[in-house]
Amino acid sequence: MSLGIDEPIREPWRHALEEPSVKDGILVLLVEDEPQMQRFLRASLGSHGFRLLEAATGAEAVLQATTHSPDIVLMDLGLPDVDGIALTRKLREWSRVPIIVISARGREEDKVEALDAGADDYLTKPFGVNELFARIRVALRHAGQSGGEGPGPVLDLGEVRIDLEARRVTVAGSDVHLTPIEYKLLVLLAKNAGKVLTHRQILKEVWGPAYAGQTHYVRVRMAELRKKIERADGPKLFVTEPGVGYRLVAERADEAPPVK
Amino acid sequence: MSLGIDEPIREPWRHALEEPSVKDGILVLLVEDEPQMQRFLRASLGSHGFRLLEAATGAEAVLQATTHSPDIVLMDLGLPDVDGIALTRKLREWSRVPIIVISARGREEDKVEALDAGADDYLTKPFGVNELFARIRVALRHAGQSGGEGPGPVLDLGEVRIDLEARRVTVAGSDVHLTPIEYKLLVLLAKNAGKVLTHRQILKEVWGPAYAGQTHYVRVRMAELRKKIERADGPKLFVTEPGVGYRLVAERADEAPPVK
DNA sequence: AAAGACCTTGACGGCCCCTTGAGGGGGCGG
DNA sequence: CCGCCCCCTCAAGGGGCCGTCAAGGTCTTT
Repeated sequence: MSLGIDEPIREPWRHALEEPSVKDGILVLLVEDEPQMQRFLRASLGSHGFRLLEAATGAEAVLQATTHSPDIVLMDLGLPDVDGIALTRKLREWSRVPIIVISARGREEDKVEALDAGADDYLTKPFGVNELFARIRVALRHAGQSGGEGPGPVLDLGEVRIDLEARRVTVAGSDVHLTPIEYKLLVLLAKNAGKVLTHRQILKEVWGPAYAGQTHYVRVRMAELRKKIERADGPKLFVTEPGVGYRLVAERADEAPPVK
Repeated sequence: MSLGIDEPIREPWRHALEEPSVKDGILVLLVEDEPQMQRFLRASLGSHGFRLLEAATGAEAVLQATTHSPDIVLMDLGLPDVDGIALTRKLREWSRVPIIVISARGREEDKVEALDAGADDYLTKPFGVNELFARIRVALRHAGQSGGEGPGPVLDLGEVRIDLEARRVTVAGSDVHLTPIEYKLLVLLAKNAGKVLTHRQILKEVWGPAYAGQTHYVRVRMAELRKKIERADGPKLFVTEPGVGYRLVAERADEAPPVK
């Protein structure tokens, strides 16, 4: 019965990532106006170590979400002042927090509408706590893996630095002029440093999906890039994977540590 | 809808990156053995522009997922040869593809087990197509937004590690360069670790269906693979099954989840 | 209109990778 | 012991992929 979130389940999918937060740290925003349900969920969640935040109206919910940025939102659709669907859309305008909708309405159209509005899951009352917890774990799992936000405004590759905001590239301190395609190509490779990108991927991202077959384009542009950027940097920055594509070597030795 | 709270809906969650593929390009792996359900889903998915891949057994499913890397998996739990839960875990060892479980079993423990095994959603039969599609959209939304972040799926075979996302292989920590065919061969064997793959299967998956008779190709490439990655690892990694094919020994001795 | 920046396109030489065939070894049945 | 089958090894050969260069076309700038 105590198949709660603290169960020592093996989690093979969570290879090696920052623990988003231990169970005790997880902050749940409960959007619910019905007192009975409030009590029930408050007890269940509380006894499993979640920290709780509550809101009984849409306005409150927005305020709570804004100021405390919870890790997950449980939203009942039956609110007095606002439609839960609209509230979901509102939240989705600026936040990617996981939203699990709880509703007494089991009609298919309701589910579709909520999910398309941005909800991550839809649970019909009555439901079991264990299922709720399992779905919370799934939602947190998703949120955790996209954890780190986009890369900073500056990509640092040893001698080479790319200022994404200024669209400026420097090699060993001095500016290097890149044409539009060269720049897109470099940024694409830099953002995926260490990974091999196939010709197809590169062409689709840089030139557009229609050019997926023009492998030669990549070769010519790549040669130009190498001439401009790889000059001073002794070790090869761009590595050719014959028959596959290209890879930009990652300078930093951090990388994902071994699984075991 | 009626309150001023809902602004123009611009699907803000999609700002992460360009959509990897339009709906028409999405490849669905349908793991289902029941003919009636097969027909139903085949028709529904097909008419909505999804490309379809089918598997009626666990082994087939693994092979299909291995070679075609679908964008999403729909899995019925009632398979003849393997438990769907175990299959989910198996897939999660190397892949982060969204998995939506479809089952006739509505018991809460079943849901919890499936979700904790790595499934992203759980749909109880009977269900409506529209809900299924909505949940597919949610799953794809999640998959799309995590773009290039995350630890990346890694196959761990003792000394040998295969980083699928980076297409990089290391033996005892140092990089090993593999040609395209060598790499495909290794990955195929690794994803089916423990199982014997016949020459025919290997040729079909790595070289293409037209090469099914060229057994010698496999032998030569296999020899090269052994020279490159089996050197330091004392115990044999690749086992020859005379007259049949090859097998990669599974190192991990665990994998015995007691069916509670 | 002329000049410049940028991309496409083709040709060519070099090198990587796959094929292909020959030679040899080990297991098994006769 | 011998012969057959299956497998491993090695190296030569050729085809295809890659890097390079330069001419020509298109669009923008002056």
